[in-house]
Amino acid sequence: MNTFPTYRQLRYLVAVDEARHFGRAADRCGISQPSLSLQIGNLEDLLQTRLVERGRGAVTLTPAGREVVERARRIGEEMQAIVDRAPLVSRELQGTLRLGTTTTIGPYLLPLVVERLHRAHPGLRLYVREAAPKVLRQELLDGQHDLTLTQLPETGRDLREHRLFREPLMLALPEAHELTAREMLSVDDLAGLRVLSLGPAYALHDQIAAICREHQAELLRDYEGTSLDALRQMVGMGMGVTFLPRLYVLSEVERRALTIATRPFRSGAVSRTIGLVWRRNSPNAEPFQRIAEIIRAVAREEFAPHLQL
Amino acid sequence: MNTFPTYRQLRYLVAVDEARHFGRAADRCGISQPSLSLQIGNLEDLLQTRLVERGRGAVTLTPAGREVVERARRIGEEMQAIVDRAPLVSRELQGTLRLGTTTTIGPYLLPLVVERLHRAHPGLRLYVREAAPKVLRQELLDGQHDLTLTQLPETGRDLREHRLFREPLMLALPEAHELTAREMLSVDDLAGLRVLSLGPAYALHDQIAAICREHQAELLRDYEGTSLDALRQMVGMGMGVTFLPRLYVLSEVERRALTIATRPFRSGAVSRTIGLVWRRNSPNAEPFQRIAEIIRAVAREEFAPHLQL
DNA sequence: AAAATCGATAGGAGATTCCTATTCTGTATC
DNA sequence: GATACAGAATAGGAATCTCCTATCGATTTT
Repeated sequence: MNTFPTYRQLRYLVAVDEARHFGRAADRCGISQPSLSLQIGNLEDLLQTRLVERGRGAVTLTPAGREVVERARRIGEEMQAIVDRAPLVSRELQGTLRLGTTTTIGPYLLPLVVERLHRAHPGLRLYVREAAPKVLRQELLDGQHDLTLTQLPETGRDLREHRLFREPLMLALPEAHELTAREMLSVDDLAGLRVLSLGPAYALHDQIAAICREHQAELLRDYEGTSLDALRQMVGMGMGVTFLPRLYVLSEVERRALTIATRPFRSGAVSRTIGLVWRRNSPNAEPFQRIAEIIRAVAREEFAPHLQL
Repeated sequence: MNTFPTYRQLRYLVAVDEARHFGRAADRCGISQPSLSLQIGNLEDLLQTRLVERGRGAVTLTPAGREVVERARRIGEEMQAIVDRAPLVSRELQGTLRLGTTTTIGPYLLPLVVERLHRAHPGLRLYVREAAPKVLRQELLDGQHDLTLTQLPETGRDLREHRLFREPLMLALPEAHELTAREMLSVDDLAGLRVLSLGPAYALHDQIAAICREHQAELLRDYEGTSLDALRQMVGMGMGVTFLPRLYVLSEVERRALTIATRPFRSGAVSRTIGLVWRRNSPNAEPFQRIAEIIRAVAREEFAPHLQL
């Protein structure tokens, strides 16, 4: 007991409506008249309703037939769209792409990327969602994102990562702090500092913790921020120092005159790697590569002095 | 070379999207897992595009797959609507019914009918088009109307007519005319009158012409109106007399105080028959009968004194 | 290492779909 | 009024699809 009409039957009915003649409708469908008659008959049986009024001269649709044809036309349009668009969506950068991003990089890098993507690929809709890297990773595995922009490395056999660039971390400290006298720091200066960090869902947290262990700084666990802005404010209030990514500093600290100081490390000794990540099985590697290219271009053309490409 | 997906394939894809698992999706579709795999594969081949990302754990749709599923869902809704509604439309009074009507009866009878139909059958949409009866007849044969409300008889083997009622014709004459002195006329009074008429596409025209021939009245051919209102105005200007249907007089003459007089004929000697007409092959005779019933009810309950039922 | 999960593949049975040939019904034509 | 004609319905058989069971291959879990 098949409950639904066949798309083919609907196409035949539309043809009958347009040709108002079984034979010509059959021609148009590329089948014989008996085959078409049969299918129209089957459709009528299935719907328990006469759809076509057979008479000499003019073949006419019944009111029910007209309503079915109307819907069949809409179905036909969707079918056509499926056939036309599906290949484009997979090969060109078209359709909707769901991009997950860490809150520590997305807001400071993506605006320029999105703008450029839109210009180069008007048919592409980006659907950006922010989350902490470890959340992001799970969501990516669950299929909630097509790819993520995050801090590397991202573990997992099922994932493939593509390096984009290295981003230096700067030390953020209160303006009154003694180290502000130095234009450039070395890791040896970190000894004994009290360091604030993001929550443990952030890759940046793990990195900061490792740096603290290695250089005898003290990682404060009593307050773990949920955003770089929160960290910056805590530093401004003198609760400690922290590490802030270069692009964040560029976008949120230097452009405004805020009450904290930021200092770089010599020779980029302290930095993190940013990359794109997607599932190994994803059949869209090629379009993703193209997005990686565009992000690299933005990094190069807009942020060259600040990043290590 | 079949260019289009099968509706069935789309249903399977939607099931995969919902179940995120081939086996469970197959269950939901009531088929085996291999069959489903095969159909999804066929669909992907047809569209030249990977729609599903197979991986251990989570099965995920690709961006192209998501777009296809989105459209497939819309197609599914239309399919469901077809299956649900088609039987209703043919059996109950639902959907759109195209009713053609003479301009000499529709405007004066249909408002009450439409109102009552709407109340009794909220799912019914009437699509009323006016035309002269001879035009109407051809349009009905061509399938432009489902049924027509017009003056009988309507010739043609392909048509079936259903009598509704007889409607008296009244003589319309200038107020200054000598016959206004009489409350009721006989056909013998017609001799020598100068009679205006509608154009020859109107059944009323033929009838008036016949009456004139029979009773020695003079049919004026130099000005043939295209509406009863035009006729009425010409009578008002003293160009002649004419015959106006009872319902028109009721609606447009008596209710307003206009500058013409109207007089009935004794014992309904002069009247026309009004009926519904549809194609003999129309499979909707039953609903049409029900509409005839409703029109008769309106005639009885609203116009009983004025019509011959 | 063995068992289990999950999707892909193979081969054959059963339905559908379509074709040609023919029938049926109602018009036009002589 | 018999005959041809048009147009759709029906019949029967061939080709194609769809689905099933059985099995494989890859990966994960125990």
